[in-house]
Amino acid sequence: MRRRARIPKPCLARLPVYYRRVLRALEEGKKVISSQELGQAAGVPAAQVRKDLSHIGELGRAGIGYETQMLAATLQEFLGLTNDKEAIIVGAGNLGRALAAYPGFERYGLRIVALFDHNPNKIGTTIAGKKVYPLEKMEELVRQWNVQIGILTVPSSQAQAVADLMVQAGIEVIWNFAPFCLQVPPHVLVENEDLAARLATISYHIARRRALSQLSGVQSSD
Amino acid sequence: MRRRARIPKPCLARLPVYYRRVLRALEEGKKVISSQELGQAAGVPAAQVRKDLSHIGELGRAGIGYETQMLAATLQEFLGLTNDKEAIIVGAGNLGRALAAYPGFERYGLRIVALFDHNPNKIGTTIAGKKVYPLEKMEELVRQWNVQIGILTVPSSQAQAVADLMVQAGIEVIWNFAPFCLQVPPHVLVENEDLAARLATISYHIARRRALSQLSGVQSSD
DNA sequence: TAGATTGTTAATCGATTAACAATC
DNA sequence: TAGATTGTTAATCGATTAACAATC
Repeated sequence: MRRRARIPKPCLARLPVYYRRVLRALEEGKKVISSQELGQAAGVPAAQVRKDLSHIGELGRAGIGYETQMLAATLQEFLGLTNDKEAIIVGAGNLGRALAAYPGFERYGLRIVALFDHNPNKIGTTIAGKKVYPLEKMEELVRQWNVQIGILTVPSSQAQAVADLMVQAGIEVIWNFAPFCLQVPPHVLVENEDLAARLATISYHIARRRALSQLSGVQSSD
Repeated sequence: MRRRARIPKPCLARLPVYYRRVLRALEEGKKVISSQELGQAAGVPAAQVRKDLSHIGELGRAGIGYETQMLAATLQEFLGLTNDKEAIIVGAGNLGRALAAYPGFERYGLRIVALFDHNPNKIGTTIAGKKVYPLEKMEELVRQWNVQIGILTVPSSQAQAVADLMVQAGIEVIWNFAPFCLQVPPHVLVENEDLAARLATISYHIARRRALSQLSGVQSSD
């Protein structure tokens, strides 16, 4: 029985950034990279990088740094980027279409196999080489193709209904772009990408700045 | 001199979710809403909600809950959603176009006034009613329209160069969709929306599940 | 050797949760 | 009054940072 040293969430979010940095170092022909350099790429101190990587194992060598080839391979393996992962996109609106055409996903092992929508005008069309199917076909095709990931890009009003369909079809992870908190059974993982909420926090920062510059009477700056 | 009781980052990220929930309650004609209900919408316990809202002020009434009308107005004001905020999108690719057409932004006070690209085929076209300009025009137009927000949707390789342009033009906040850690002066705020990194963490969870189900020999589940 | 850099330990910092008196 | 629900305090939990012996 393997000990699961469950990894801190913020750390997990930084690993892909280190991964990209070490890929770049590899391309540049560098044999080693330091926690310092990795930290710069992620905007965190070197100590944070060493702490993060120590969750995976003893990957570096004191006095030298991290061997790029090995670190890249280890992170790739650890993050499961080598495995193929099938995904569907439900909601063939602007966002769904943009994600279907996003070139960066394939490099991470994500294969978007189909889109789904209930708009008859969209059904049967092709987006970035992927066909758009009616929602009714979802369960059948998800099971047939062994799809694990559901990318949800429908309006909030339909989000929960679509999530229910996904769960019923056996999808394991829902990447939710709808501004809505989905209710799902505990074995299903939801990752929220709430752009509207993100915008609201940006709005907050701008408002604070305005208030500050009003107060101090200056034009700009901190 | 007003005391700045700087608000915890995770709390700030939850406020928009409460805001949306209270809007819904308003639409349903409810006069009050409890921390319990707000918490459900955000997937956090009621105590967390009360703690979060207490950062803004004493907004509720013991034994009753939060008055919807007042809470909605307070959150809207606090998050600065009432102010108009001008934004540009740089990078008229799939993602940029999708964001330009995203209907949810206007409700939060965001006005996307233009797109920029260096592809001559795109320049002069119109996306969701907004014109696409050449990058060379950016500084001039940003200053003319008093744009504060730059939405960056170019490939990583051009991200830093575009960010430099934005900073030079006087943009205050960069909403960065490129998988790249931008270097900017301290008075400029960068909000990263790193979809590729997000995907990598999803990939990790799927890989763990596979390992688990392999170990235990079962087909699915936790 | 001297200089660089790791992994880990301990100290600090910050956020979440539980509990409860105060209030309606 | 009894039941509901707040705001706040204290306890817990988790993540970041600093420091340093160990290593190359």
